Amino acid sequence: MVSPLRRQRDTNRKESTHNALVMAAIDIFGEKGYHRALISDIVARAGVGQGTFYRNFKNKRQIIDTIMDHFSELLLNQFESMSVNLPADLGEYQDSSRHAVLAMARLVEQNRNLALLLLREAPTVDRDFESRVNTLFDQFAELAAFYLDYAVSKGYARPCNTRIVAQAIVGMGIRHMSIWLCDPKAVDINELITELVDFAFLGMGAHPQQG
Amino acid sequence: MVSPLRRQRDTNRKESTHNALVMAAIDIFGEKGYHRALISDIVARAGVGQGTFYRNFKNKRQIIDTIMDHFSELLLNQFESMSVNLPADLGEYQDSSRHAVLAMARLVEQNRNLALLLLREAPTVDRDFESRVNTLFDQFAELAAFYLDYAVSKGYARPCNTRIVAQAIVGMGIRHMSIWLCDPKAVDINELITELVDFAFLGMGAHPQQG
Amino acid sequence: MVSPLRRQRDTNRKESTHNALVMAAIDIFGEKGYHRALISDIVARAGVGQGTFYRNFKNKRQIIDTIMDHFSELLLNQFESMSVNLPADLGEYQDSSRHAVLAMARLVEQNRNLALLLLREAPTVDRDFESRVNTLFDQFAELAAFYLDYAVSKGYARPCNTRIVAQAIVGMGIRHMSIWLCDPKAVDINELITELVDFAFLGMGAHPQQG
Amino acid sequence: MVSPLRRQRDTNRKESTHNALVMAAIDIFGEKGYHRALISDIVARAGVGQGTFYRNFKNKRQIIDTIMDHFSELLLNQFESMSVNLPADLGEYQDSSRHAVLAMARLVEQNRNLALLLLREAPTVDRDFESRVNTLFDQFAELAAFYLDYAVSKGYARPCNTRIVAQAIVGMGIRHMSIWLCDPKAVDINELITELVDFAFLGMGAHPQQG
DNA sequence: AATGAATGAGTATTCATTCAT
DNA sequence: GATGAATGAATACTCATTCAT
Repeated sequence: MVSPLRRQRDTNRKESTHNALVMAAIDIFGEKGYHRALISDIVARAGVGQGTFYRNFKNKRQIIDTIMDHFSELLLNQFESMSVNLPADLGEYQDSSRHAVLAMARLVEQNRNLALLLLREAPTVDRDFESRVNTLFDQFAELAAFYLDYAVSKGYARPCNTRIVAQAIVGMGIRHMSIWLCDPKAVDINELITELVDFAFLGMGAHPQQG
Repeated sequence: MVSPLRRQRDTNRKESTHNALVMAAIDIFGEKGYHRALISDIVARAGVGQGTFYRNFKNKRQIIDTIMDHFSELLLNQFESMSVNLPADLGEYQDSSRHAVLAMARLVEQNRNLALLLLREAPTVDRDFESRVNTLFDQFAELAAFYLDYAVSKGYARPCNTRIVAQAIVGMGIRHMSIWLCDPKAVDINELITELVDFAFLGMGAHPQQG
Repeated sequence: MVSPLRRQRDTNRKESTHNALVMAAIDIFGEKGYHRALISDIVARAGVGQGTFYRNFKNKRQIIDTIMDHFSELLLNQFESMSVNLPADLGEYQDSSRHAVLAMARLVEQNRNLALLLLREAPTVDRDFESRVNTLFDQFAELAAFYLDYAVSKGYARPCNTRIVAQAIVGMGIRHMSIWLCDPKAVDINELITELVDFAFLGMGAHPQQG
Repeated sequence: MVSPLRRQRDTNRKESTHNALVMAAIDIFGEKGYHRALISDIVARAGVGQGTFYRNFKNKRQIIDTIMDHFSELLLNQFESMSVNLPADLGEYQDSSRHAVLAMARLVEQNRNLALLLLREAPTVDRDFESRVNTLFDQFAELAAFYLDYAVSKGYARPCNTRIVAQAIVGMGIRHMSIWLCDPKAVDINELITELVDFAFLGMGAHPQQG
C-alpha cells in the first residue's frame, strides 16, 4: 500500500532522528550527569519534539542502555580488527600489550564524552546498569588473564594469581583513563602508556642485572 | 535561666541525634545510593522526626559532606598511628607497603558501607563531591609517589615516572576494593594483598636469575 | 483527468475504509472503553494508517457520534419494520409488548459490543453524548407512554402517571440489558422476557381471583 | 517524645485536611467527571497544597475508592437504623417498601453530588470500580429478592422469578434516580414514589374486580 | 487519497524543604 | 529543641492531532 520509495524515506528519516537523539543524549548525559539531564534537554539538543523521544525509546532508562550497546559495539569492532597472535616471548607480549592499550586509548580519545559518561555515570543510573559496565570491565580482565596464563605456562611470565593481576591491570587502566579524561591536555599519552606497560612488566623494584 | 546541667543534657542529646542521623544516612545511602535515598528513610532509620534532620544539617547535600569528613578523619587517625620510617632497602619497602595495605583493608572492612558509599556514589552526588573524593585518592597517590621517589633516589627502585606509577597503584587498589566490597566472602584478603604487592614490586615478567 | 472508473474505485475504497474504522472503533471502545481506547488501537485493528483516521473523522469525539448514528439507524430500521397496530385488549397489549422486547433483544444480541459501548460509555465521553443517549432512552419511554396512555383510555390498563411508569419500564430494560451483556450465558432470554412482561402487567402482588 | 496535646492537634488537622480533600473531590468529580478532574482542581478547592493530596491518598484512583467507602457507610447506617420486621400482608409490604424508598430518596437528596458521581462515573474510572458499584446494586437486588421470596412463600405475592423482578425494581430505581438528579425540581418525589410502588405491586393492567 | 513520523500540550506524581506548634 | 503535616517546584511520559511526502 505504501510505495517502497516512501518507506525508504521514512526509514532514513527515522534512523537519522534516532541517531540525533543518541548523540544528543551522550552530550547531555556527559555534561549534566544522568539524573540532572532532562528529556527536554536531549530533545532540544537533537532538535526534535518531546514526543519524538518516546517514539524512539521506551523511557529515559532505555536510551542509556542503547548508548552502552553503541559503545560495546565500538569496542568489539576495535578488538575484532586486532590480530590475535599469542606472543612467543616476553618482548612480543610487551609489544602487543602496548599496541592494544594504544588502540584502546585512540578509541576512547575519539569518544571522549561517551567514555566519560560510562565511567562516571554507571553507578548513578541503576544497579543493573552498574553491573553491565562492571561486566565489561570483567571481560577485559578475563582477556588479560588469558594472555597472562599463556605467558606463565610458557615460562616467560612470573607465576602468580593471574585473575588478581589482571583485575589490577584493569584498575590501573580505569584510574588513568579517569585522570586523562578529566584533563586530556595534562597527559602525554605515549609516555603514560610506556610507563604503565613498563610498570606492569617490570614492577617497581630495581633489577640490577638488567642495567 | 537554664541550668548548666540541662544545657549539658541538651548538648548530649543533640550530639547523639546528630550521630544517629549520620549512621542512618551511611546505611541508607549505602543501600539505596545517594539519589534513591530519601530523607524520610534516613530519619525513620535514625528514629527521629523529619524536621529534626534540618535542625542538624542544612540539606541532603550537607550530610554526605559530613560523612566524607567522618571518613577522612578515620583515615587520618589510622595513618597517624602508623610509624613513618623511610625504608632502607627493597625488602623493608615491600614489608611496610604490605603493612599499610593491610591496615587500610582492616579499616575498610570495619566501615564497609561507608567505603562502598564513597566509592560508588562519588560521581553521582555532585561535581564538587566527586572532586573531593578524587582529592583523597590523589593524596594517597602523592604519598605513594613520595615513598617511591625516595626508593628510586636510593637506587633500590626502578627509575620511572613515579606520579604515573603511584596513580596506577591507587587504581589497582580502588578496583580490588570495589570487587572485594561487592562480595567480601569471595576474596581471600591475605592472598589478595600478597599478590598485589608482589605484582607491584616484581611486575608480571619472569626474572630467571631469581629462580 | 480522472476517469469515472477510477473515481468510482476511489469512492468504494473510501467507503470501505470508513466502515472498517467504524467497526474497529466499536470493537476497541467496547473492549477498552472510550478513554482507554487509543486512535492507534483503532487504526491498527482497521489495518490502515494513523493519518487515514483523520481523513475520515474530524477527531476521536466524532467517530463515537458516527457510531451512535449507526446504532440509531439500526433501531429505526428495526422498529420501522414492525407493525404498529394499537392493541385492542390487555392480552394483545401484552403480546405485542413481548414481541417488541424480543425484537429489541435480538438486535442487541447481534450488536453486543455496540450496545455495551453505548450503555457503559455514554457518561464518560461527554455531557453532550450522555444526553444524546438519554434522549434515545426518553424516546423509548415516550413510545411506551403512548401505548400505555391508549390502554388506560380504553380502560384495560390501570390509570396512572404513564410518564413515570414508562420510564420505570425503560429502567428495568436498561438494568437487565446490562446484566445480560455482562454475562450472556447466565441469562435465559425467553424466561427473562416472560418474567419482565408479567411483572410489568401484573405487578408483584397476588391476585387470588385470577388463580 | 511528642506531647499528647501536639499529637491530638496534628491528628485533628490531618483529619480536617482529609475531609476537605474528600469533599472537594466529590464536588470536582461531580462537576467535571473523573477523567477531566485534575488533582490541581481538587487541592485548589480544598485550599491545600498539591503535595498534601499525596500525603492523604496514594493516587487519584484511591480517593474515589475512599468516596465510595464513604457512601457505602452512609447507606449502611441508613439501613441499619430502619426496622426490619417482615411484613405480615401485602399492605404492610407495600407500606414498608414505600418507607424504605422514601428513606433512600432522602439520603440521596442530601448527598446529591455524591450520588450523581457514583451513578455516572462508575464505568469511566475502572473495570474494578464499575464492578464495585454494580456489587452495591446487586446487594439491593438481593435485599429486595429476600423480601419478595418471603411474600411469595406467605402467598400474598405472585409467584415469580424473584431475582429477575428484584433486579427490575433496582433498574426502575436507578433510572428514576438519574432523571431526578439531573433536574430535581422537575420531579414531585412523593408522587414519584407512590406511582412506582403502585406500579411494582399492581402492574400496569387494570384489575376490574378491585374497583 | 493514504501514510506514519513527528509533535507538544497536558498531568499525575515525587520528595527536599519549611514552619507552626 | 523536636516534630511531622504541609508544601509546590520539578519532570517523565502519553496520546490526539498534524503534515510532509
